[in-house]
Amino acid sequence: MNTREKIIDESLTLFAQKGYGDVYVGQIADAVGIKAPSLYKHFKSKKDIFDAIIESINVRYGKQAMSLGINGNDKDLDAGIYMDISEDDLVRIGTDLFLYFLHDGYLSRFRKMLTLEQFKDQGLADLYTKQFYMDPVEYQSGIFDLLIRAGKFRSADPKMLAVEFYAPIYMLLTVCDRDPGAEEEAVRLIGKHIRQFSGNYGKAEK
Amino acid sequence: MNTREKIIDESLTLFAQKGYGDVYVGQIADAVGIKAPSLYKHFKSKKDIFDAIIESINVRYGKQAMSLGINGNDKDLDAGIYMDISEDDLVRIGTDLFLYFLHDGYLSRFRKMLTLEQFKDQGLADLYTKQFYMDPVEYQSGIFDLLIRAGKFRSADPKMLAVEFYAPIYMLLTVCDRDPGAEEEAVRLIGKHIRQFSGNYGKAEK
DNA sequence: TAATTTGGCTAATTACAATTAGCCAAGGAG
DNA sequence: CTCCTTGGCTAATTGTAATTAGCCAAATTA
Repeated sequence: MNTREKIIDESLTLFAQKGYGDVYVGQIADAVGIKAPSLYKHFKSKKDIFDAIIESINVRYGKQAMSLGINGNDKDLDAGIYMDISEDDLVRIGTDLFLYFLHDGYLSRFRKMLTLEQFKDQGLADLYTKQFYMDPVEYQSGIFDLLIRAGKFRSADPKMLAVEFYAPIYMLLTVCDRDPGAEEEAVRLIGKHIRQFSGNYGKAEK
Repeated sequence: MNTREKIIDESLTLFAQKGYGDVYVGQIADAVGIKAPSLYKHFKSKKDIFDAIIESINVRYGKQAMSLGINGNDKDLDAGIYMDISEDDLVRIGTDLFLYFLHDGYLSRFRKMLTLEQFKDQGLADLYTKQFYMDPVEYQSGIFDLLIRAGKFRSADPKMLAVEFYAPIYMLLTVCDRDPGAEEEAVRLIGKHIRQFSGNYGKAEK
């Protein structure tokens, strides 16, 4: 990790904790291990560092669903995976996804930072909504739509199903962001939720 | 509304938009219609204004569930209301509650402000979690518990039910906070969600 | 190897925001 | 009617944070 990357990384950590306005360039410099003026050899202003962080999300974007064994971007491709999945597998996938979102160093800091900056300008608000509402709900809507068509799921509005499935996971994520101690209980609730969801909407042979 | 109250009111508006750190006492003074130094006749510091806002939540607290015809604090008292309620009534109550949370001038500003400050100190994090997670979920758990015991609801973990019921409402609330244009779709989804929920867990005669 | 770029530093500079000092007018209380 | 409190004002003051200036050494390149 070169200095520029280190600056981005440490800034993200600080912005996630205190918010952009309450972080001083001196603190960033301290964290990186250089003096404040040296920052300006890499970025032309504090705002410029912030913008670089925002830009970096696009780089990582798409890698998110990764190691969990799903594609995350191509519903048609992923649908096959869910077509004949067991309830236990579903719980495992949901829980892993939750824990990944919660603990991934980059993603969790990014989420917190965006949380703190979301009302500062509409672009950031839109980014937050896209990342943590639109994209997940759209993705899952597609999956549920296919499962319904395939007769694996009871008939229902796929988007509503996606909201019902995802909202508890999202809400508990924000709870754990504020209080890491709530994680155990959150995992328990998510497990129960997914089993219940699967029982409510999945058809018999599951 | 006297000057002190006006200061609190305008500060809340500004803090909700920009966050504490990005609001200057001069801006508060402008909004109130006085000069910055005059603020110090009413509060001993900027932080003091913030603290006064936080304190004011306790004053309003308890009035929240108000006009909606439910008590909001005493589950046993409210449970009777839900005991023989129709699905349509449930949708109406849920939607009204959502719209009240979304549009109430004080509550929505307070929620946004707390959103922006939640990671600054653990006390604020706890307050947020209490207000927007613990209290609603606990209240609804109590209701569902009673409905299950009364045989009106299928047997299930009441807390999980509460999370499943409340999480979509909470999530859509945060979406609408960022994008008021999403309200119509949110109301639609919440209506469908509540009907579905009622169908999933409510017993026949409903 | 000489020239140039890179990235660090210290020491200003600039800007501005929070707060204090001290003055003053209005209005209620004795 | 005078005193005193209240709440406003203008003009400092203080503190601090972002940024710029200008120096320098190491590394890179021609």
